[in-house]
Amino acid sequence: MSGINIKKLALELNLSAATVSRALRDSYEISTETKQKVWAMAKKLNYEPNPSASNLRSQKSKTIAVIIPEVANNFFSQAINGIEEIARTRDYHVLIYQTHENSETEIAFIQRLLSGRVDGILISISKETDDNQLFKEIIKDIPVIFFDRVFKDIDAVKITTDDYESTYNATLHLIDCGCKKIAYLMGLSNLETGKKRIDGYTAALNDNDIAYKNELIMADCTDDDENYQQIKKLLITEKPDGIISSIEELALPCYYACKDLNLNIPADVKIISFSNLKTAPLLNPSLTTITQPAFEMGKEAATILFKILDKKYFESNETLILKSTLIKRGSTRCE
Amino acid sequence: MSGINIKKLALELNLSAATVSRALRDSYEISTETKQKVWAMAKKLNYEPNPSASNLRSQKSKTIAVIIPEVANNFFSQAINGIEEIARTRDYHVLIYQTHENSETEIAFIQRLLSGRVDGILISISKETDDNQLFKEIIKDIPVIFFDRVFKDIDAVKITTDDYESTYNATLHLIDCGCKKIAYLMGLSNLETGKKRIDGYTAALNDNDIAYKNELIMADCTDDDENYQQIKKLLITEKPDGIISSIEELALPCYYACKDLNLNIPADVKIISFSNLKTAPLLNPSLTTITQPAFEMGKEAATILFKILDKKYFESNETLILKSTLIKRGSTRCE
DNA sequence: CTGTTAGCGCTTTCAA
DNA sequence: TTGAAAGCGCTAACAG
Repeated sequence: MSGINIKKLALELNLSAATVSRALRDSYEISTETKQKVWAMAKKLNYEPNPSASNLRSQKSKTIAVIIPEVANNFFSQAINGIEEIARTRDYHVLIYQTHENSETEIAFIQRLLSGRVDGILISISKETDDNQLFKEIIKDIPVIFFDRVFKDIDAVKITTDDYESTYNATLHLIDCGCKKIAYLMGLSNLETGKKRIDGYTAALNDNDIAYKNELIMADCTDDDENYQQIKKLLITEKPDGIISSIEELALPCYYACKDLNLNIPADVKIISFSNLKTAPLLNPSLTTITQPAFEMGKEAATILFKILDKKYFESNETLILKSTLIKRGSTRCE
Repeated sequence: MSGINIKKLALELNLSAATVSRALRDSYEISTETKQKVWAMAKKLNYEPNPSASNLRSQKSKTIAVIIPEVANNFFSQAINGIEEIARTRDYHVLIYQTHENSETEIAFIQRLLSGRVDGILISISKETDDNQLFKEIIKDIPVIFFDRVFKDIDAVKITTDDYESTYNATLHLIDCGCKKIAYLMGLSNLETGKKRIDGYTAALNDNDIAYKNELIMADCTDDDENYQQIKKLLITEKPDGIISSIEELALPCYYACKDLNLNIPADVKIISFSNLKTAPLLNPSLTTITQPAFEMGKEAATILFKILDKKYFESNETLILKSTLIKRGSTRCE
């Protein structure tokens, strides 16, 4: 707010505000000569158009919102990175809202955004959220793209990773390594994401005629110590030789539980966890991870949103699925 | 943008727009009865005030900007978490901008923000940035708070961690563990942050009459492989028995370099790294970390910014310093 | 306590 | 090719 507005700029140039406005937007109606002058003066005076005024008039905000459970999460922070990268190329601004997995917070944010503050919304729903009724209303008013954590039945663009296949392959990997008793730590049980993942696990067991199956459903994963206790109990009573952790947050308590029971990883029990931790190779013992393309997903989601805003998106709203990578490390390897 | 504005709301209520506006802002001039009616109708019609109009009129945006090098970074994502948490309590919106350590990008963002889009800025400067001239101009126009990576000479609120003390103590810890040849991996060499950290290292060596000193200055840390090569060379030629890594990004290449040289950590070489990795206990071999209070710093920075916006900040602009924690783990322990 | 009116800074007809 | 004027939706001064 350097105090300089379009009127002053016009005055300085002996032109009308209308002409200056048009020149700044490179309108065909303005002579090249005038444009040059306007641009030069705008630069000289450090003129920046007032976004409120401009937005009010044009009914566009040049802003998008990202609603996610947590920023301080390897997956989501990488996704934001991708989103911001695309937004920048379009001179768009990115608003961030964290739900902390709370459905009410989520709803409150969305309600507030239905005021023209943003041109579109990218959202990964909280794990508490099971009712999509509100969302079905919202998408009539504003473009919304769901990424990673999406609703099953909603007519909007949805981007996920191959939750079923990646878990299937991870389970297969453990089977190939000789595991007979593979347990599954289930997070996000309320969401499609969580359901698809466990389906992959179950299917892989079935396809390989493995009868043993054990699903530890972690309804609320926020309490590390509680997670640790539960996993420890599982280890004691079930003595699994393989574990699949469907969310990164459970890898640490799982590791501790093994350690405290003097279980050798991976000799006694092999662990695979979903994880987008960049320094995962540092993990001990060598942990095989299912790594999601978070950055790419952010880019993809933003790109599609901009296509919609440009009215250049003509695909049907089928779910777009990106591939995760099973990163095998250290002695979990069995090739 | 549900199409409903204050005029329609007023019409519906047989009141003037002004009265409705006042009622919505809970003005003392309006009767309780009228307020009730207005609130009820606003709720019924899902009225959300148009922020552009409101901002334009009031010259406030209810939005703050956060400018940081990277979102996908343990420290910064935790800081954003803290910022967002405070902003939410104030019904403020948070815009995120990533500089990717590029000074030009940083300047471009700031220029664009000088238009009333935001009421204040929280910034952690890029490691490329050495000229604070622009910033000295900026802070005259808009409240700016510098956090973590700050300028030395600028009359604004600055929040950092105890870079000197934490590195001093870390070095001391290695000395206590019996290290004689402690090397230092220096990142952020351009910034005060980087300089303070290395000063702590040097001082600890001096205070303990240790002559050996080796600083590997990593000007550009973006290339993991390059880092790896340099550290490996250091290990071969210098054979340090202790390493302090001044930034988290160097911990992994350092670990790899040791591993490839068949060096046992911590028996042959002990490593301490700055790191805000939440799953750090999983690290192998047990890595002692200097962990910064990122979340608290975000909260603190936002809180002070709001005090300034409320014109309730009366302290002088001295640097506020938060304490980092040296988290000792596993066999690096020497107590 | 409520209404009328003007205007925030910009864009966009419409007219010249 | 440019200018005059209206108005986006809201708030605040002023009037009653």
